[in-house]
Amino acid sequence: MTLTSTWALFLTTHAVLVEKIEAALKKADLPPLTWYDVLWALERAPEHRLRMHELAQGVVLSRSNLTRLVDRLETARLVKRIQATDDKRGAYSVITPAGLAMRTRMWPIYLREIENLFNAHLKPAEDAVMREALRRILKASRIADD
Amino acid sequence: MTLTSTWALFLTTHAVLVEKIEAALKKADLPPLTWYDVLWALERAPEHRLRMHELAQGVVLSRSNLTRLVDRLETARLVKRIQATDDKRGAYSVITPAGLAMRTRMWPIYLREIENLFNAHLKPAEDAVMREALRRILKASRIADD
DNA sequence: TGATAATAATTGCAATTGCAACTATAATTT
DNA sequence: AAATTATAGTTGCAATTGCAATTATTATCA
Repeated sequence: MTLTSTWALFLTTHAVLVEKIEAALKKADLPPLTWYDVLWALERAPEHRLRMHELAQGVVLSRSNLTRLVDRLETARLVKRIQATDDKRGAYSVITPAGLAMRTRMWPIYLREIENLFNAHLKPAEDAVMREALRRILKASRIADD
Repeated sequence: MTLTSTWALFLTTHAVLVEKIEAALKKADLPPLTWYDVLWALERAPEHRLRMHELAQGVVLSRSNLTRLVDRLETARLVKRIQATDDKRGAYSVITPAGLAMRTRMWPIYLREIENLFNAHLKPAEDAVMREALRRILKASRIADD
């Protein structure tokens, strides 16, 4: 099966690499990529906390999915929920010390895969082109909201 | 949230675009992307048929997932299974006329999204760079099988 | 040949996801 | 201010996925 279009290549590459990264994490007895994403988003956030809807935005996940993902992280004590004081409907998700530790533990494994599977095969110029193009695509997608 | 690394952009772009494409298909009362992939793989294949494991390879899906995906396509009469004569363990999946018709019906919707969300934002030179880079990454991933 | 290992595909079951409905609160309108 | 609409987050339930085990058949090799 020879893929011709850039889009088809994009899709297939994503599927293959993500599959391999998930396998590497699992092999190291670590949680899946989605957990990493959430932990990292929270770690970067001011005060290590984010409202649920902000988090959902950041990690590109539906609200209901995020609710349950955070449930799982919470039972693993990597995150905790805090009732928002200003808006009584809202909740913050805050990363715990254990969460920070887990993120740190996952990173080298994840990084190694990114390096080996992705970065290693991109020349600096290509990397730059791709980054700029993807940024443009992403930006456009936010505007042209069908 | 400003994404810096190319990999992070790659992941996010994928998530956002796929979500939009799925939404567009659903809005047009059409089946999801995975169905398209299977139908298209079969349409391209010699005699419009592929063994289950070949198909799984082609669409980057686990075997068991494919079994059930083909189940669904089969109940929708878009595909049918045929016992392999040479290898009694095996089964072929063959696209039906209705399957061909469905693929044809899905394509314009899918194409429109690809064009608007992806292609429209890539200059020809960028497209070429990206295609070549992705091909290289994909090829490497097949070799370096961890 | 007969035993052993490998491959093809499916199945059972648990975990995750998607979608629509629901609860609670906040914002807007008249 | 009351009524209406919108937003935040969760929940129920069905559909899909992931993983390990299973069945059937084919390939290997001692």
